[in-house]
Amino acid sequence: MCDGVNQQSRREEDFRQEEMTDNVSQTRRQAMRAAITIQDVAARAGVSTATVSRALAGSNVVSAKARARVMEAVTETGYTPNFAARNLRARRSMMILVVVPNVANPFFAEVMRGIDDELVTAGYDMIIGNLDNLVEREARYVKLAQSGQVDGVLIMSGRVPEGDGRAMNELDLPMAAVCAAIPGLAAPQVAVDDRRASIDVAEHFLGLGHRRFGYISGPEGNINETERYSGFIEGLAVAGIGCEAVTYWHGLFNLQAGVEAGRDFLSMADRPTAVYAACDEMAIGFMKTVISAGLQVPEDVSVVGFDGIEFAEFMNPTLTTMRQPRYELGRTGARALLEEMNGPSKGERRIELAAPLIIGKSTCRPRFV
Amino acid sequence: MCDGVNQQSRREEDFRQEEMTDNVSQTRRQAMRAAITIQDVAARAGVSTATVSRALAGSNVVSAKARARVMEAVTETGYTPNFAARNLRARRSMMILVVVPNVANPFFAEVMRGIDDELVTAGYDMIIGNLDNLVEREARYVKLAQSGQVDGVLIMSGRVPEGDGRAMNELDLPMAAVCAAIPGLAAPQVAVDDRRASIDVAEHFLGLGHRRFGYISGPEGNINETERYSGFIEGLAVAGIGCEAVTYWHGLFNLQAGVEAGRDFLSMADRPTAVYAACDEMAIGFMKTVISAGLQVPEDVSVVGFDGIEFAEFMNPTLTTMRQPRYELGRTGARALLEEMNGPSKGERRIELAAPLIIGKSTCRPRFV
DNA sequence: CTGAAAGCGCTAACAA
DNA sequence: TTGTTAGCGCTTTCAG
Repeated sequence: MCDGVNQQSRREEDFRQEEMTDNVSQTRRQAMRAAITIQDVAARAGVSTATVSRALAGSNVVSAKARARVMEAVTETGYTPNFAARNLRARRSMMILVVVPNVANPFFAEVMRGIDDELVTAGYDMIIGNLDNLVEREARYVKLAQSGQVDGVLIMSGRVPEGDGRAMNELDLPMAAVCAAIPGLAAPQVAVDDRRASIDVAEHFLGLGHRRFGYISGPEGNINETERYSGFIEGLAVAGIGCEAVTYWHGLFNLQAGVEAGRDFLSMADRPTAVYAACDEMAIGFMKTVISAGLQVPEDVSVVGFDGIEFAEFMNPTLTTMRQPRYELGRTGARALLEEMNGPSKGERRIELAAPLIIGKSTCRPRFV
Repeated sequence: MCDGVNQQSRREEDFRQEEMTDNVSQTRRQAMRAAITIQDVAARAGVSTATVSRALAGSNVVSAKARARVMEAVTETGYTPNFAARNLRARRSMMILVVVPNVANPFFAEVMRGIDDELVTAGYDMIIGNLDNLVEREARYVKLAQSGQVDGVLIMSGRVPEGDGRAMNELDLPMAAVCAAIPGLAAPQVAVDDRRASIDVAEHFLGLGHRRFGYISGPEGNINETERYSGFIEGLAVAGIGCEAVTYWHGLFNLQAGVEAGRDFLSMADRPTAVYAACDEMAIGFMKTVISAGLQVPEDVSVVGFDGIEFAEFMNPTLTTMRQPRYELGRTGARALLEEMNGPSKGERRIELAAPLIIGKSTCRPRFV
């Protein structure tokens, strides 16, 4: 810049003043400290800003002596680089946008912990894009992704966020999908095989001798829901059981949905003997409702959930559930994204993590086989 | 900048080329699109970059005609402002750092939803600073806060984050504490009165006729823990009961701590008849353990938790607990921070939200009074 | 190994 | 109402 030198000497004067007058007010000093730039450090160390930048970036083309003086000046001034400036110049932000359907959902919370652990190790931080289960909220994050504010995106919502006529995958920004594979997306996808898992649930029920079933669904259109339902039906079909033997309750992956399904179940004359809920919350809501009404789980009705949240094994009875490796999902997803950022392997790449069926006390043989 | 004009005309040529050759590869076009700047828009609209900037900022000193042309050019080019550049120049980032003890904790997850709702309304996004319950992780976020990357900080960890010899409150950055008041911090503090709440718990127990107690603690030094414990002791003291009547189990706000306390409880000869856990998870872990061992809650032992997490009322028996207004805590905390950012009211300012005692089925009179 | 200088893309002060 | 221009604080060629 044109007056780089003038500015530099002005800064030097500032410092001298600060040293001389020790009776500056606390607030004023803080303001000054907040304004410390690489120029100040350079002036103090008696080197150029380029050298400071190099020393701080750990470049090995800088002499030990210069480096030492820079570090000393940094300590003395309490300098912290301005990331906004660095980001602009270096065209990276060290920020990852994590799009999550609902931050308040404990399932995603643990996945986020895995993501965070991996990202922090690599020096990245996490911006949360909370959709709050609202599609309208997607647009905001498409814009954010487009704005040069993030270096990559992790999507947990099972669909490509869209808004203002743009879809996030048109942005030429590294991305990865976690927890829910997005069909056709040319990016790494880290998830459990929902379909396979649901077939396992069906087999478990069939093995116990069940013939009449209930299914509590997730939100319509949700990719996890779709896969879980069709997998369940597919698994039953093996035993020649069609979907007419499955009572379907519509749900939204929350406790309340389980409660409502439970109420409807109680009102039925010819009740299913086994109920599969597409997530643990719904299974728990269901169990609570039927137990409160005087029924026994599993004797009167077997219940299976999905996710394997921590509370599942603290229920009474403990819940049989498909355990998703939540922390690992997050960790692996973040790692896949980081790899994608280093060397874009462009193309769909599925990484499937195993989800074991955890047998709890909520399932048994039906009373009358 | 020195060659602003030259650059502008170069850009214009780029556009003409794009219009003429429609057989550009998809990737190339994306790259071009990603590089669209305010200059391109200005050129297209036939105005200066300043006008574009004003039009986009919603300034009212711009003519309707100019505004229309800018908007048209924005649409045509698919322009999205580069936030990194805007942040640098405007000295704001529209980002708030949210320091959370543990992202995976469902309690904080719901608080975060409240925070997010409030922030999004005001146009801010949320960077998560996850401490993972590790003090060492604080330094990272002190640095981030110092780097000009965030406009404010929301602290949920109950202590001022420190690192590299700096404390976050020395940064002259607007902040607010949520969920846990930080004694002496000159900033808004939004929390429940833990002490008062614990006195209520003690009164509830005493009212039922209990005389021997158990307490499952949070992490040592944690401000919520300290207040809850001393409040409980204070409440008991009113009835002339000293802390020798309280068995103390050390815990860490997790399910496992409750399990361990439960095991120890089972091994006791002269068991307490009422147990207060400093959070619901520990209460649930405790209940599960003693019930599995054949005891009855509340007949053999009354249990009270803290937080009022959603699962509390899905336990069997439903848990008696102090319900914290989690969403409201987040929302109010975020609002307080935004106010602080507008007009620094500097100084400690406590906002206390009520925590009602929710009476569940986990407490009753002791068997032998 | 070091420094000078050119910007990253944007906003805001100042002119016109 | 609009345009010109000077940077925000940093990194990175390009010379030396």
